[in-house]
Amino acid sequence: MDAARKIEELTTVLTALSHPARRQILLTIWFRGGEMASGDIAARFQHSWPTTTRHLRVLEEAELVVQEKQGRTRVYRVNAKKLEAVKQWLAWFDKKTE
Amino acid sequence: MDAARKIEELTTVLTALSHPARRQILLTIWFRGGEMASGDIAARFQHSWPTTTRHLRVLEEAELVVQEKQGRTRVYRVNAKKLEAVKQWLAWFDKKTE
DNA sequence: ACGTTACTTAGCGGCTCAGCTAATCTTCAG
DNA sequence: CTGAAGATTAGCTGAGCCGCTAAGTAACGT
Repeated sequence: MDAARKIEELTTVLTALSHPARRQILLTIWFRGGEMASGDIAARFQHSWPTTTRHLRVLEEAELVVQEKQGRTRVYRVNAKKLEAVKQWLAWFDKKTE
Repeated sequence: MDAARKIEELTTVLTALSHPARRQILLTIWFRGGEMASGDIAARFQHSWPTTTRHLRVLEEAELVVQEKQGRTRVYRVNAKKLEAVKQWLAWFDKKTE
């Protein structure tokens, strides 16, 4: 992957993680077995359902979650692999200055 | 530290890291020995100097850098410890679902 | 077919972000 | 003291974010 694209990808992921509600959504799905329906997620948050839907959209665009339609519910799954990009960036600061 | 404060702190750090210029600033300082003057930093970026100053302010508010006045230059240093908060959050996704 | 459930899309208002130029402040040199 | 260098602050503009309510779409139950 070319460098510019990698930077953009990391920006998208970090922007998605920068909102507390979105981080909470990820953790909530993760600790409830890795997948949850849209409504179950929305029910656990104080925000209105449409607001949560938009947060889910942001997470999806960052590929931090994937979505699958099942009848009239939509199931979201965490894509934890996408967090690797962040870990790798942070690792620069383990490599010593010297 | 109470939970709400911790969340807020992480939000501030992640927001600071979400801009490519700010990540680049951190890496630039880090790999040039851990400290750099404001002007040296600004000279390496395409943005105007005031824009870079503001990015530095954001990093400083997130405590990702610290600043020290030395004569008429201002020296910025990376505070890598602050990145621990992010690593710790990411670690939730190592703890298995089951 | 019809209503209900599950969810998303549309669209608005308020706020913050990120870029710029111009002006200001502070320190050093002579 | 005066001027220049180093850096920040002030203030503007355009763009995007985040909350909401209202309206729309899709699938299920009967």
